[in-house]
Amino acid sequence: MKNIKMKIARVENDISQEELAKLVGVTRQTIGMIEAGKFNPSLQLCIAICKALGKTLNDLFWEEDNHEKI
Amino acid sequence: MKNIKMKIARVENDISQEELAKLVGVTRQTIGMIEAGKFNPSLQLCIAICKALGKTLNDLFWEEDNHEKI
DNA sequence: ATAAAATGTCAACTATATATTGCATTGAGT
DNA sequence: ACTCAATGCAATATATAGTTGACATTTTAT
Repeated sequence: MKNIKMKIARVENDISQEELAKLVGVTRQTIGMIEAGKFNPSLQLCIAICKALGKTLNDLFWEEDNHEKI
Repeated sequence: MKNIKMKIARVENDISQEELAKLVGVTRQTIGMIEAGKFNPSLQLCIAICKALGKTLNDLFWEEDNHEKI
C-alpha cells in the first residue's frame, strides 16, 4: 500500500523526492516507488530515510493492528 | 553490527532460529545472518519478525543516536 | 497560456537479499 | 562418551531491490 506517512513527512520537511533521494543515497525512482508502495525497501534504506526526515521507523513504517480495537 | 535485541526477544519467546524462520517464512540461515548483523533485511521481513516476537520496529531495529547525550 | 519543477512510468541492467544444500561446531541431556 | 537439537559457515542459484536513462504527465508559478 502507499506510504502516505512518508510522503507527509517529506513535504513537512519541504524537500522533493529528488532531494530526499540525494540525502539518502538512492535514486529518485526508488523514493517514488517506496511512496507509491510498489516495493519493499531494505532496512538500512528505511533507517536512512527516517534520519533524513527526523522520524523513527515506527513513525514511518510501522502499522498498528487497529482491527481488534475494542 | 550484531542485532542483540532481536536475539534477546527471540529467546524471551523461547523459540529457536529455525522456529522463528518458519513463522516468518524464511530459512534458518536468513534469521542467523540477521542476528549476526551480516546483512540488511527487507522491511517486510523486519515487520514479520517484529510481529512474530511481539515487538515493534523501533524495539528491534532502531538505534537511538546516543552519542550527543549531554 | 506557458514554462519549469516535480512526479509517474517503463525497459534493461546490476547488486544483493534470500534459498538450498551440505558439513562443522557447540551445548544440553542421558 | 554419545546423541541430538541449535547454531555457524561456505558455495552456488534465484528473486528482487535499486540503477540508469528517457519520455510522459501533473503541479506550480509567472
